[in-house]
Amino acid sequence: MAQKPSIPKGTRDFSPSQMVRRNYIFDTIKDVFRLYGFQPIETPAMENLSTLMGKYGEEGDKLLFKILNSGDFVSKVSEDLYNEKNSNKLTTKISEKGLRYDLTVPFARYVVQNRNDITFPFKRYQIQPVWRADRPQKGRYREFYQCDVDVIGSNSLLNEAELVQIIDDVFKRLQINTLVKINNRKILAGIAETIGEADRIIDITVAIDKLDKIGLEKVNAEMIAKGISATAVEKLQPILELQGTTSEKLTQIEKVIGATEVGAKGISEMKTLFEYLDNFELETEVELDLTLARGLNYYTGAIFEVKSKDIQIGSICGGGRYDDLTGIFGMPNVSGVGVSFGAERIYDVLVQQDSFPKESLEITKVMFVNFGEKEEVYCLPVLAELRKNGVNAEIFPGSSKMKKQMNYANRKEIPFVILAGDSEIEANKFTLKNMDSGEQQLVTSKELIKILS
RNA sequence: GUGGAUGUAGUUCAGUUGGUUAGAACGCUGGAUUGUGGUUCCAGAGGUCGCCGGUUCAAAUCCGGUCUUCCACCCCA
Repeated sequence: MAQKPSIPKGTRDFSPSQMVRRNYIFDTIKDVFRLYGFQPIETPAMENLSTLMGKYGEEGDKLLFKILNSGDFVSKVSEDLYNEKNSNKLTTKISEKGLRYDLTVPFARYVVQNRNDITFPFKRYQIQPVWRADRPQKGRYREFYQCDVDVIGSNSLLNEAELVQIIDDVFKRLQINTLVKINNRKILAGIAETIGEADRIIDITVAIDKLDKIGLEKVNAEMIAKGISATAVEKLQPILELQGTTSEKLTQIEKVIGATEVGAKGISEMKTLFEYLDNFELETEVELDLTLARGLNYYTGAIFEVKSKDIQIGSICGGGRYDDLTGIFGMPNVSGVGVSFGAERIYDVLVQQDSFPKESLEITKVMFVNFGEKEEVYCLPVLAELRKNGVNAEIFPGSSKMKKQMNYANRKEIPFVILAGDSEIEANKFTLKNMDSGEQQLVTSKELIKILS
């Protein structure tokens, strides 16, 4: 081998067996989305950098993959700028496109651009890859798929409730036991206001989001380090240590932050949402988690995060309400809410649980062993008939050695093999072999089709 | 972006204080077995030791750089 080929850091090839499993996840998710009246859209892999830049914070801008302009772009850069060697400044001159970083911002752009053709509320789903120039780790890639569902142009909390239903439905079908954590950005804002640090809400939420991971003491230390006053941190303690049922938590927190306008609004929103949820028959556990903060700064209302109860892997789905996402593109006061399913992590959970279905529509169900030209002629009509009946079937191309053909079927995990040689042709029948048990039976073509379809 | 580890047949890994022709297992190909795979036995193919440079009579082994993968931080799905 001369040069070993390779793929870029953080990207992956998917083999047939992996694709069968990935498609199972995507198909399941899509089925549920459709069931709730959502419709698909797709947007380009690349967007104008002006669409992408500044939407994900400083960190996000660094993690954008930028695409070089076509043509002789360097000659258009002035001598001065070139010698300055400032990457940021130079980037704006030599690159004006980038790969999408998530599906939400392109969706917002799409909505603004197509506002006259869209009937609101607009319920869409979108399953496409996104790219981040992050340093890869286990379960973190530079190219990965997101499965977004959003409804935009409706303030109703029924949307939030339906999203929880969708989450419940998807994971019920995938046989994953889940815990849905819900919080509300307005409650967090109310807390920040109450403790006298209203403008520090980002720092506070980023810190308390880590409560699970690093513990109360370190969270407090981080807030102090970020410059939150000691008295404010002190006031925060009873909230962080809040225990009890959802309604108990809401009642208690209301006593603390009910006086603030935004806090009261958040409490009432959560009460309404949980009332809806009480009337649904949900399999998943749902709880109010006041420490749930999620990093994204554009959430303004409900925040969701879903975790597997059996497999420790971080969140497998998350999202929330954003009141003014399209505002940055010149279309203010349009509220949306949505969640995103993390296909890669769901895949890992299903692998660890070993709960992918054994049978798949994408696997060959039966293979004809090829004995030669005369036998081919005998088999081909039945092969066509099987396919007409929706049975995935193939005939081995060419009359290779039996061992090679059987081995092919075995490696491809084809559950049935049909043998038809001289003796079968004479009896006008087929030998059907079950590759799992090794059992064989002599059947007519009609019986064959009946057994396999 | 910061810090740490890693890289040897297709895959998982051995390879001593630098020293002849770099090994194993699994996988692959062929045979034992002209209509029976997943078990067994035999034989065979397959490596610029990640890449570039340096030290040395001599480098898979030591040094520097670079890339990959992994781990932690940051952030996130």
